[in-house]
Amino acid sequence: MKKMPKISESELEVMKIIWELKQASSSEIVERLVKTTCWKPKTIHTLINRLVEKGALKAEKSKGKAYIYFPVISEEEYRSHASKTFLEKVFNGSLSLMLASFIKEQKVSKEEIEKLKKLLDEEV
Amino acid sequence: MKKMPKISESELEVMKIIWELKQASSSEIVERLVKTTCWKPKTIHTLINRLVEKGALKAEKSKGKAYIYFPVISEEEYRSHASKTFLEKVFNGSLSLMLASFIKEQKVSKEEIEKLKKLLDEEV
DNA sequence: AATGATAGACTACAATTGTAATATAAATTG
DNA sequence: CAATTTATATTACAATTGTAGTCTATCATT
Repeated sequence: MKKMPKISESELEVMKIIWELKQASSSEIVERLVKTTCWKPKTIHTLINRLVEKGALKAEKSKGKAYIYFPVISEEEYRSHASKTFLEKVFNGSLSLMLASFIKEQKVSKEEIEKLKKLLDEEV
Repeated sequence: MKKMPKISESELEVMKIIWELKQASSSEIVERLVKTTCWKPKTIHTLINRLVEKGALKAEKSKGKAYIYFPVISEEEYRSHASKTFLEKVFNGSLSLMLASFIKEQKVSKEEIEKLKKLLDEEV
């Protein structure tokens, strides 16, 4: 398995756009993010570049100077890695401990409980 | 609800000791952590102090110079907050999405599935 | 009481992150 | 083609984090 680059919170917002679009030019990324955040375009460019340096994105030249950016790691890979790391760090790796905590805090809705049950029942 | 100080990964290791012991002197903390990490005592003191500054620990003078440190936020509060933040950030707040990801990646053992089911069944 | 170990206060310094500005080069437009 | 816009590259700078060292006061020990 390729090793997971460490992606910061702000950088993650950039990744989310590119995961959604599959690929994106920097102007598309900027266009989206200036709507949903208060970042300046330059800030977004910095984030994009850091992601390229970290190996989370690859840049392919399209026409002339402009690049198209592609994800090197998929959202699934990211989620899987992030979940594992989070659980280890906070709940000694135990998903049940996490669920128990949620239930105790009444953070799980009736509907979500049903969804969770269904998911588990589909497992053998 | 008191607002949650941001606790870094290394700082979390210090918190874990104090949560476990309920309260601890810095020498107790150092004693434990030098065994499980490669940190120097000074490093551990820095972490303790940052946690006090951040309001995650409070220091009460015991005898003379030495302090006893107490958690200001409980492990449950921390876990609850951290889980919520993590889920928002990575799974749009959805626990089911996270569970689905785990199941797809075969990261949940048979036993854990049983435990999870049991937890959910206890919920009406 | 002098001595040495230690706790706490203050300081240090590089890497990462958040947040951007400036400089340069290429594309677009009049 | 010159002027303007825009993408990329380079540089900036403060806050946080990881990782400690120094300085001073105190505690335990000879």
